[in-house]
Amino acid sequence: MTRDAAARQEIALLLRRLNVELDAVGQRFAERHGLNRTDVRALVAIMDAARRGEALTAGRLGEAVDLRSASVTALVDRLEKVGHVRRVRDPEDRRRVSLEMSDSAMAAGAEHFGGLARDLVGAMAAYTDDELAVVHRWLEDMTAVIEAHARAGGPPGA
Amino acid sequence: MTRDAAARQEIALLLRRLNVELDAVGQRFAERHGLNRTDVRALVAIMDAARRGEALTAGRLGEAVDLRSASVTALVDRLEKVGHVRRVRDPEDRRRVSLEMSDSAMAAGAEHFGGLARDLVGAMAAYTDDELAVVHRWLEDMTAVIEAHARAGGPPGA
DNA sequence: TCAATTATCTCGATGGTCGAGATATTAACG
DNA sequence: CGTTAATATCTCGACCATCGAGATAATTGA
Repeated sequence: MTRDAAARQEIALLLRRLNVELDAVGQRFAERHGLNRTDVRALVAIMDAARRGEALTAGRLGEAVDLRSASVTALVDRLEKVGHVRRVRDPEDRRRVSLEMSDSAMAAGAEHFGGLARDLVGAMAAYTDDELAVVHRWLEDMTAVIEAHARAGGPPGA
Repeated sequence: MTRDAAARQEIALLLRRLNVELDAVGQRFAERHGLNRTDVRALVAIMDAARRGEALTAGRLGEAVDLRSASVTALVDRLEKVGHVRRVRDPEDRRRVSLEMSDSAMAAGAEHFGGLARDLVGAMAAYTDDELAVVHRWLEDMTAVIEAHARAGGPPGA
């Protein structure tokens, strides 16, 4: 079945390399704005939620970035101090603290990550719809395999 | 030119999702072995070098994972304490400290990451060589775009 | 031999993360 | 209502990864 195993291995390596470069984009954004990686992950989570029309609470944010409540407090303190987010007490359940991104932070994120997305889409103009259908299927298949590893942890032997 | 822009945007989102899952694999490996993310990156760098037939020195490792010498010392201390690496004074230049992975660490890494690579290659058996050629080209193109962003940092406006 | 360079390590300080517990709010129930 | 349990967030103290500055050791060149 494996006509050319070497080519398939090379693709796996290409994928890893892409992953490294993608991480570097986040790293660069962090350096540019004086943030650490956790802060960037948090901002991305908040932006994603905002795009879905939801406002994250401190607790939900902690789940999204896998931090305990103490760390979330410190995290939001940092983001609030530099003006990237605002704490807003939820009027319906005043135990909750909703997080709202400032316009400037939203703009910076959209510029950086949105710009990348735009360029990626632009580069895909060189592909036919049929070719992109193949890529789409491949990404879904690979993600499923990776997801299984991330969840199950070790290989079947364990 | 863009026959279906929505499909292209969806692919960009799929790619980001894959990136997240791929990071989770490293995270899982770290938890399983009581390591932090830096330690895992270091072990991967040492493994990659070993695969190329080179033995990393402390300094080279620091460049690979972007840490100062003080941090590298602490890092290697941690890895050595749990028996994943050995410090070996280079007999030709005794200022240098070469890092050698223990067999157990090498085996654990090969099992975890090698297993993933194997499964990825296995999943690619469902693709024709022509289809994989498209994927290959696409990965190279996307990596180039991402690389440009990671290097140049911000978008053209900056 | 002596000075300059290179490679690594030591030390003290900074900062992110966490566990345990405190505080405030809401929900459940008699 | 009043009391208790559950939920959401915050405070406090401690741990550990990282770093900058400087120390130590080895090599190179004159």
